Amino acid sequence: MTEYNPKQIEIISITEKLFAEKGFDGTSIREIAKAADINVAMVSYYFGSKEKLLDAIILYRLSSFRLMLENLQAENITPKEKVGKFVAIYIKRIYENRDIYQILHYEIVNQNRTSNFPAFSEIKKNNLKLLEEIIQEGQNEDVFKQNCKSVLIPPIVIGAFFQIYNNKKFYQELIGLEDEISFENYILNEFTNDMSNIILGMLIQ
Amino acid sequence: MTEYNPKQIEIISITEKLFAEKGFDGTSIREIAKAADINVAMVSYYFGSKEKLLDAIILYRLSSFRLMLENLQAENITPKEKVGKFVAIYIKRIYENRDIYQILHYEIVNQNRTSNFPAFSEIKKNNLKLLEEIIQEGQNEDVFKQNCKSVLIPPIVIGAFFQIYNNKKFYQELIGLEDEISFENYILNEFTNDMSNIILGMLIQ
DNA sequence: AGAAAAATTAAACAAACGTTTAATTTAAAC
DNA sequence: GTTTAAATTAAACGTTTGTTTAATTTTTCT
Repeated sequence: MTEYNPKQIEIISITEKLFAEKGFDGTSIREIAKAADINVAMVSYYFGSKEKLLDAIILYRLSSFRLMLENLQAENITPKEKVGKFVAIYIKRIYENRDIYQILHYEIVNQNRTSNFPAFSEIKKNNLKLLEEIIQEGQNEDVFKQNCKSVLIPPIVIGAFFQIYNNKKFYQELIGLEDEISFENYILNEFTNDMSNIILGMLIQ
Repeated sequence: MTEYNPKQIEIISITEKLFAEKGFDGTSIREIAKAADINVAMVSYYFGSKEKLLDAIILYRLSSFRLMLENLQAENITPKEKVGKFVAIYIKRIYENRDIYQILHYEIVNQNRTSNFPAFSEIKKNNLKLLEEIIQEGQNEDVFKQNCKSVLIPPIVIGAFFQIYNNKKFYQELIGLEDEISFENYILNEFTNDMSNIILGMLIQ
């Protein structure tokens, strides 16, 4: 595992934003250099190539992804509360890492790049496994339905979030959120709460 | 309103696929020319520029978008059945027009292009308005809850669909769908049915 | 302080890009 | 059948692209 120095991390962070906004193909190395206030040659010098910089971004962000949901299973709360917390933590994590999610989303759709993302699939599988354990628990206590579509829960939560986030202006107008802060508040409170209720509605008898 | 000749429509259709797969920036005019078996100059000749070709694609597809849901309101069925039909028609339309949805999604996220999409916002608003009329009807008959989050329904349906569609391989493995046909069947039947139930679960008392 | 390594720079590279030109072929009109 | 317009072509245009080079500056180490 390569460690990145502060200068590299700065380049990674700035490029992450640019790639999320404008896409990999829509962002030139000269734009990156300008935004990060470095010479164009520094990208090749530090990362080898533009594509390897993309790999570095993914690697750097994904490494901090693992342990966020793991404590949840151990907590001494009801399955219903666990599902609520799961959704809340999930949305918070997506929101905070929305740039890398955006990049990954596009790179998975877009077959131009050779990168494959087994690490990302692994994380998704683990999330789903944890969720199914919680649901199982609720089924054992007869508070959750026996046949519920757990597979649909992550795509519903992620999908709804990004539909709203990517059409921010449309929904800001629709819901009546003036600025960035009220939008963030909406996502982390009302939206999170609504999604919890919807998911619980799928599960509860 | 400009009319397109058969040759132009062929270019539009082929380019639509390429843009959806590889993105606007990831697709070169020379690739388009090769795929459509035309000279590179023909794109400029027929459409003016690559960006105007994108506009043409959007214009061409969106023009056939309007009347698909309009008959629904007039049908003599219960609000519950209407919501089920709404979801089914909605998913079918998204699935059949997934390429242009993919392009629009990316172009809305990506601020590189100057295009604004008031026509698209208009369609979304009309869809939501129709849905809210149906929900209102159900509320009047006391079968739907009074405070339900109708705004969340379209992003949930579209979002969940594209999460699954764009991670097709992951979900094909997870759900156990071998080929393209069984995936299509899953989307248009089981997935549609599940989403209907989830949405109805949000609404019903 | 002096040698070695790392970081940074401006300049150049070939390749690919979107677009235009001017010439030629095909189709339509009379 | 000739004229006029439309369609198609190969070649060239000037930019921009990602990357490399070679020289220079800065930092690190003894």
